Amino acid sequence: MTNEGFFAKVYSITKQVPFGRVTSYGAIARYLGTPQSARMVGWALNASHLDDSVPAHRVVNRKGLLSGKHHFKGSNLMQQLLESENITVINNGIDNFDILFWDPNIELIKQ
DNA sequence: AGTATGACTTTCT
DNA sequence: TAGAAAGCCATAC
Repeated sequence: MTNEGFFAKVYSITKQVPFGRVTSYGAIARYLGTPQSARMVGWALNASHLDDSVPAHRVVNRKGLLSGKHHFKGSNLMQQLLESENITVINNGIDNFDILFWDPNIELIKQ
């Protein structure tokens, strides 16, 4: 994993996000050791389009807004996927984001 | 090799 | 408290 590219790392973490939970780009970037590369996480997820096993819909910005929903196939696909996980989305934002938030640095164990 | 872009974050005004 | 601007890393051209 460590030898894998930055993208693979992002995929690995995103895939480990529990069902019904969400995380932020910054949290993933911080887990990778580069908190400033939050944008790169989004970029990686952009490439994750090739891998449907990556729940990119569980990754949102720090405010809990579906900033990347426009990058999905459909304009409301991301929200649909989240709702499928019992996650309430209001005005492109995740309800109870602070509660559903899943921080890999805390929940996930570094390897 | 250098410049430009991006699904963000933090900080200053 | 809200809005605007700069910063930062990794990839693509």
